Amino acid sequence: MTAPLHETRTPGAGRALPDTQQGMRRRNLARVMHAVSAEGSLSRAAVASRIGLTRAAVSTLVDELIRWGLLEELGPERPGRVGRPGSALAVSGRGPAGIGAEIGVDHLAVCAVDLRGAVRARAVRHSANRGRAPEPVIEELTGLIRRVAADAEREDLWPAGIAVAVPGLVARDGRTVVRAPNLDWHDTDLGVLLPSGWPLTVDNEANFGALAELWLGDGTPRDFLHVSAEIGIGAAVVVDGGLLRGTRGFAGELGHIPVRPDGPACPCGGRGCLEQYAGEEAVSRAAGLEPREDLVGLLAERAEDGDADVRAALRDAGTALGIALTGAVNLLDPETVVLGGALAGLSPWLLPSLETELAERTAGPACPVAVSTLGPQGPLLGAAHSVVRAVLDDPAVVAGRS
Amino acid sequence: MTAPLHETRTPGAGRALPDTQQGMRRRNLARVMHAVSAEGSLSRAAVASRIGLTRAAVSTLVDELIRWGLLEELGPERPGRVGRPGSALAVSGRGPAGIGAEIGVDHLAVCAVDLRGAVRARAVRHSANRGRAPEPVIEELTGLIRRVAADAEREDLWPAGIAVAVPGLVARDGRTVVRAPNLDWHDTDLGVLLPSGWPLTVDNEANFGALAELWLGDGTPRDFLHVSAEIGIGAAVVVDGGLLRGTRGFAGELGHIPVRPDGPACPCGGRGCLEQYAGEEAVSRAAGLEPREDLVGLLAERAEDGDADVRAALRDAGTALGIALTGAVNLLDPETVVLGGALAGLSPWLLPSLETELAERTAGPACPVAVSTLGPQGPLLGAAHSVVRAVLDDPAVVAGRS
DNA sequence: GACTATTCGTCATGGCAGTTTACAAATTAG
DNA sequence: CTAATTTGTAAACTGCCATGACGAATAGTC
Repeated sequence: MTAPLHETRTPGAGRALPDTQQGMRRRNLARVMHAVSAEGSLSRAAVASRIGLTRAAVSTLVDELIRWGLLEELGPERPGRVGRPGSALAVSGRGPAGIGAEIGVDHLAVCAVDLRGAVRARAVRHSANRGRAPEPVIEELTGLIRRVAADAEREDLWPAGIAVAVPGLVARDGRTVVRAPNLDWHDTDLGVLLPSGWPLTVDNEANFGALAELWLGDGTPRDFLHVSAEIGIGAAVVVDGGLLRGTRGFAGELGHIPVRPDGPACPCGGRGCLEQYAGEEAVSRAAGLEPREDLVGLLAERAEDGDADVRAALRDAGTALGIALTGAVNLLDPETVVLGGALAGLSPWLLPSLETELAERTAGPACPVAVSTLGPQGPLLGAAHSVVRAVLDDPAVVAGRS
Repeated sequence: MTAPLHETRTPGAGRALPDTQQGMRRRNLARVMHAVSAEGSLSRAAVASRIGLTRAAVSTLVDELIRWGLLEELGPERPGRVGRPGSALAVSGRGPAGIGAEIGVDHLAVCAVDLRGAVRARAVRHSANRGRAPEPVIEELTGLIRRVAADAEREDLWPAGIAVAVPGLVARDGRTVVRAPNLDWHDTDLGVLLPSGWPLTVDNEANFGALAELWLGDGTPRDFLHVSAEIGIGAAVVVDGGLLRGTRGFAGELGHIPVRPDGPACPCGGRGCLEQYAGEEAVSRAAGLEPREDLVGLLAERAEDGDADVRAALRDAGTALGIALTGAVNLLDPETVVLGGALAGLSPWLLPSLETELAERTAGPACPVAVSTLGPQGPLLGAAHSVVRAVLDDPAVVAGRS
């Protein structure tokens, strides 16, 4: 019961799953869930026309989903048009829930999201995790998880899985933290430390932030680049509505794109990496500040107050980001670039130089840059929603449960 | 009958195709074709175990495919093991064929590939196309296509579609050449110029070259970056066995990744783009040569002879490529980087500095760099094979024909 | 050489999934 | 009040794959 929740897209040709009638049924159950979930409330007939099946077929699918407690009947729709009004269906607000957890440098957070996408329980705790060993951190996090799970259960929800966002690189097994520089964790298998019994996924906070943007953002396209600098500068690449993870799961390492090939040496071995210009440490040094806990908040405050050094530091960081993003945009041709995480709060001072750089270096119309509306809570929401999406993607797996 | 041949991967959730029994049948027919095609020759029982269906189901699928002329029975297999020997099945060498065409700066080429992947007819013609208007070029190409099609028909093959590789950017409609600097074509819709009646796809030669590498390369992974400098420096990104095209179809524009942000101005509007260091013009100037027709051949020859200037020029180009690829590798985490097209022939002098640069700028083990074995004929083969793949991907579309 | 074990291809049967067709129920338009 | 329209459901139908059994063809064994 500890399988990876979110599988990558099915291979187009190679060794594919057998295509049997049961698989067909499962996919159609998922289509019904997605259709209802996307619209909030839909009649059987509307679902049928939306997913291309007949009303009769949808009826049997819906019956099953109602029996499983995943859909519920809201009663007759308000009849706006001629004809018998349909019976509104909605995703159930009880039953399976997604537990999202976040390990930050100075905090831990957990929340529970129901199938409708609503946050139903949450817990946040300040916690100085920089350089702390994994075991006590996970122990503390487990306490929060159990509390949130208990709160959720009081609302007729049961956890369908846990997804944990961490500030570091995660292997493709979805459990092992390969490298988290700000925590000083290396090759740590969180699967053995976290409570078992629930399906578990661990992923980079940038990835979860991007998924949140994809699923919850207003008008976010299916192809975009999500940049989020928490400590290092991470990015997530979303292609056709799915995350691009890379062979080892390390895709999106924007922070080590060369910006000035002869620039200052970087711990990664290179010279002039983006992180040397736009990383937290570089920016704080350029701004004449000591690195401290809520540096981003301080930077925003000082910039707001008109501190010239801080503004110059952010402007230069924006320029460096623009150079690196020019390369990324040339390579990927995304529909937009989204600034998320801590960068969202600093965007007023980063954006001008960033956009200038991007526009000047692009032949045609430049790729638009948007600012995330979710900001710093993206990763936590994305994590919780990833569990919910897994249920919507294959409702049959939770059929047995209440 | 002029639909895009190669559709992008099916959306994971959004607006998906209905999942009906006919669709299931079609997918299973495709699975059988792919299984047989991948192994060259396979018995019904082997196919069944490979794709996860029962022998009985495979039998009916195979019967149908044989009736359509897409598979043929080779007779009993050589019995190596105990038990009744199976009856070997193979993809038919007659029936549908893929027509690939290539528009180069100084040549035109067309070939026909049967379902087995064998080249069955071809035609090449030297042709100075630089700056020539589209109409006469396409007219000339159409002549070659008709000749190859006639040759193919004499071998019991009929064209199932045409795929054209062009040295430029192609819109996502798969017909319009947005920009081909070396031909000086802009926004040219080849769909109206090429012979109608056959399904048509137009794509960048770098993309087709990458697909050829993917389908025909020996041990090529499903995630890689294919770099091919013909005139500009293009790249194709292959993710999970599929091309990453980008929103507008412009993905892979490696040539305009900033290498030195304050470097020489580039026509694209930027400064210090890769093309300013590793492009054909830049390299020829650095090597002290005049740009001429077969510049690549000349460069290789001189380098072979030990010309110091040429070798230095290529070494510097390799360094610039290494810097740009460091960014790309950080962003995409591919399994390998493949040097294709003209770069393959120059690799002995490019690779050392390229790999050094890549290794020094990478923290862990550097991404391996391979050299394409297909070299300059990749795009043409990839184009023809893309048509063949389309037939294997959905055999039902050619059911009616002989 | 006969016998057994094994594997292959096929056939008949059955279960399952969505479609087709028909119909009652519920609403709007006239 | 009647006609038109739309919804949801039930019954019959078609299509697809699974199951189980069988003959056919091979290798190994006595």
